[in-house]
Amino acid sequence: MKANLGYLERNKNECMFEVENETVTRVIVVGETRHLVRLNVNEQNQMFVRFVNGFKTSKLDGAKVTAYIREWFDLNRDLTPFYEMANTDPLLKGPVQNFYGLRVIGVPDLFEALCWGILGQQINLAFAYTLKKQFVEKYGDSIEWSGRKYWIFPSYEQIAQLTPDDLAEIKMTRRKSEFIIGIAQLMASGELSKEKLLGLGSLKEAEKSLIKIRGIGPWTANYVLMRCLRFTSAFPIDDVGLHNSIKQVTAAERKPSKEELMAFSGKWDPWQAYATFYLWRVNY
DNA sequence: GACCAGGGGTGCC
DNA sequence: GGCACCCATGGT
Repeated sequence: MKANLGYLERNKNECMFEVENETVTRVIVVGETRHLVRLNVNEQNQMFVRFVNGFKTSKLDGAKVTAYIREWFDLNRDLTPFYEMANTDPLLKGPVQNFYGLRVIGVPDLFEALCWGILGQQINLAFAYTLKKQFVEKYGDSIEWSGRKYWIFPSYEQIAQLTPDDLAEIKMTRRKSEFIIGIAQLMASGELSKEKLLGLGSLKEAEKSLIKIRGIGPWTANYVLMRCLRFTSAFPIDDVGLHNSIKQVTAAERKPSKEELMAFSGKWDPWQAYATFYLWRVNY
C-alpha cells in the first residue's frame, strides 16, 4: 500500500484529497451522504479506514464506503498475471520492482474522470491541477474539519446549467468549457452514465461510444476507460507522458513511434493500463 | 522568448 | 482515413 500512497502524494496541488504523514483524508459520497474518512497503512501494510468524528455512519454506509475505497485502489484485482508478464518485460521490469504493489488508482466518478481528462488535454500537468482546483473551488461543495476544507467534485447537474462564459473566469479555454458543459448535459439527461458504458460489455464498444462525444478523442476515452471504467487493457497510446517514460526507460534518442507503441501494446495485452500506470510513475 | 504540454475539432483532399 | 492547421495558456 505504500506505493499507492506514494502515488497520491506526488502532486501538492491535488484538491480532491490530502495526504499528510502517510494519511489520506477525503470526502467520499455514497448516495446522498457525505463521509469524511482518513486512510492509513500499518507496519503489516494493511490499510485502515477511519470515519472522522462528527461524520458517523450506519453499517450500510460503512460497507458502501469500503466498496468505494476498494474500487478507488482497485483492491479486488489479482495482479499476479500482470507481474508474471512484467517481470519478463525489459521496459516494465524496473518500474514493477521500484513501485511494487502500486495499482491503477481510479477516479470512480465518471464526470470527474471525464473532466480531468479534458482539463489535461494539451497542457502541462501542473497547470491541469491548477485548473481543476479553480473549477472545484468555484463550483464544488466542501466539508470543513479541523480548520481545513475537503472538497466534493462539482455535480454534472450544476455544470449542465452553465454557459462557457461562466467558465472563462477560471482560465479554462472556451473549447474546454464547451466540452465539459456538453458532457455534463449528456449525463444530466441520463444519456451518458458509467452503468451504460459498462453495460456495452466490451472495451471497444465503450471506446466507440465515448469517442462519439464532442471533446472526447482516443486519448481521453482510453484514459477514462482505464481510470474510471477499469479496463486493464485500455491504452492511451497518444499519451505524451507515456512516450517520455518509454524514451527514458529504453534510453532511446527519440520518442517511440506509433508502430513501436502498437508492438508494446500487443506484448502487454491485456494489461496495457497497468503497464502505462507503472511507466507514468517513472516520471510523475 | 522559444518550446512544450498526460489532445481534439475542423476542413480539406 | 490521413493530414495540416488551429486552439489558447501556463511551466520551464
